[in-house]
Amino acid sequence: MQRKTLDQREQMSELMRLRHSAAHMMASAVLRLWPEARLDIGPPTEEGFYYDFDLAHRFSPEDFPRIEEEMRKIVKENQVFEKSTRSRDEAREWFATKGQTYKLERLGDIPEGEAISFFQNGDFVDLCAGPHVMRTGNVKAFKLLSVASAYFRGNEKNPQLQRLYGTAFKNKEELESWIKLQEEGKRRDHRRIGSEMSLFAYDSEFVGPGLPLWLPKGTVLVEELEKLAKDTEFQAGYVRVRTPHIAKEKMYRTSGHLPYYAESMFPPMEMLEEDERKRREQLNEKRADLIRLLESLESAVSPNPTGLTVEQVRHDIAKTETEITLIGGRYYLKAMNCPHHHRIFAAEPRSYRDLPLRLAEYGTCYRYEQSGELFGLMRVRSLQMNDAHIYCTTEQFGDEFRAVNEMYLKYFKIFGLEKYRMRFSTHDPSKLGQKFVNEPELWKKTEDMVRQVLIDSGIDFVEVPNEAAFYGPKIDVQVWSAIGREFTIATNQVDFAVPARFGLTYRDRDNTDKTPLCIHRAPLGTHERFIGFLIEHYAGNFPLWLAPEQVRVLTIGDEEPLVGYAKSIVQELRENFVRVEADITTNKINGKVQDAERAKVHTMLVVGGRDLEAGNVSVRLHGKGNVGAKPRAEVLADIVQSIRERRA
RNA sequence: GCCAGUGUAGCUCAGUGGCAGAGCAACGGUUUCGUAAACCGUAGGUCGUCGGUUCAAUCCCGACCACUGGCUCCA
Repeated sequence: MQRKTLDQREQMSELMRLRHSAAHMMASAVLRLWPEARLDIGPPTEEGFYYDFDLAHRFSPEDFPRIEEEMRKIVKENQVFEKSTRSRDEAREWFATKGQTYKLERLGDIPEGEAISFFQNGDFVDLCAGPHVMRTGNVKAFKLLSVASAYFRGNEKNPQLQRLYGTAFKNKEELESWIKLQEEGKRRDHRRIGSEMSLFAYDSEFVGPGLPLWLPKGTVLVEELEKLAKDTEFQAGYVRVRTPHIAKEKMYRTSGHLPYYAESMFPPMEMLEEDERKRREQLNEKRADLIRLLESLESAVSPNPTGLTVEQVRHDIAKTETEITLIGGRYYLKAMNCPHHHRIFAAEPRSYRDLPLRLAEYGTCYRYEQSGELFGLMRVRSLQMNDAHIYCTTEQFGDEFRAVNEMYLKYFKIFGLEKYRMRFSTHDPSKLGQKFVNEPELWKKTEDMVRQVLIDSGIDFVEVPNEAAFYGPKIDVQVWSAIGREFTIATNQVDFAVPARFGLTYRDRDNTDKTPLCIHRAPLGTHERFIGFLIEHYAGNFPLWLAPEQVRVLTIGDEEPLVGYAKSIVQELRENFVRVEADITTNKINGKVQDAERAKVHTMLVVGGRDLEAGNVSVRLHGKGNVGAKPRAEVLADIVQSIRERRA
């Protein structure tokens, strides 16, 4: 996180001041109970606040009441938050005597010339730019939430600190309603609804963690989304392709993903003969020797007995790597679809007349995410991407990118998605040639075009420098899960580097070969994450076109001719591809209604003697109750029409 | 991967160093019913796995696995 300027701090909202003050009070409470604790920092957050501690005692939720009790005492003492400034030396000495080593390090972050301010409440003194509320007595409603760990400065090489999370509000009522909202969020949690509605399941023992099994009802969601994507992409001039789930090592060396991303890929499958295996080992050793040599040459500490130049060694490394890949026999599960699509582009000679070429596939990818990162459907190890790659000329790029952006908005409208943030990631010119490919003009040109598209569309977006992919700028769409976690739900990336790595060209009007630009886009992200998100967005109450069980016919009683009437309704709807079931059991209608409501069936058609006689059905909508009896034909036609239009 | 927490029936959860419990769901029967629970019964478990302490462990201890809250990561 970037340091806030003092000006920005001054503008901190009332709530943020309150929470920041609560963080200080929590730290002072902890120090009263564990005087040996060393402190890091304690900022306010969107949901509350936290403070990081280094302490031999391991915090557990059992400690919360004691800490809260101490905090309540501090509230009662109604201490004043007093600001003071010290010189750098005074500050350094203060923390040195207190043994507050993390604070000493943080002190180093403050730029020369900026004031070094402290805040004191009671005995507690903290390096802090503020601002705070006036007195501890102003903090009336707070609650400790959880204990977690966090690396110092967010770097996993640094020691892990214990982070205490809490929240604070202006008053008790607001705290209570926030707690209620959290509980409501938990009820919407896609993991919970997913198992209640039998949408997906995990079998960690036999299948593996992060590898979801789609149950029949969840598969309905998957296939409805796929149908939507296929319809939409067809109309937008995409063509569909299909590619295998694996590819040779050479593929990912060429794309540049190996060896840098090898860790997030499943380990390779070795299909080597014995002599090939030996040859590979020799080459690997040779490569390791060369890399060591290169390192020593680059650092220039040791003498260079070989007489080789850095360039020569680099060349030998590349040559060895090529030899390794030539042995073949090593396959990777694909972690992305683009390389396969690039090979499809390369499969035939291309002319400028073929462009834009839009290759679409719901491709299944596998990524070995670290175990602690797995999270329901939102973060998994097997994922199906709503992927497509658009190969185009620079002249075509603006229109293509605009069309992709419009497709996003079309989808968001269908799903009634209103709360999202578009994040436009751009490059940092000072890092051209390192973090970003050295194409300053292409960077400028594409970023300008992307920015213009965003402005024209009137979408709110935030521009984040230095966050682009190495091959081009990108737009990510951020959404929030029911429990407040932020996720990228969709992504739209410009690529003007990787096509060249694969030597992709098209023959242009002037009879020269040119490298196309490539747009990677996934407006529906992956099935896993998108459906996880939709489950929470709708709280499981899907619109008719998406609902796993769209209609259930409930009979009042189980006798003929009522059952025959119900069955004929089922048959008619099935002929129109409506997902419909009938409940013709002996249960009472109350029980049947409850079963159907709990299963979140979208439309219930209650039929009894009265309906049979009049040729009616009584319609009940999930969550909306009874909407009355209507002629059968009218109701069934409306159901079919609503599904066809994918009505919200 | 790291720190912490959790793991009892399909689900939600009780419980105890000495025979394993409830509600819902499931299954069998009775009931013939108008919009969120009719009634009776049956079955369901190596208490995550493995090891240790103990006369005796679901309970205490350890390791592992999985999940959860974070951190790191997210091409």
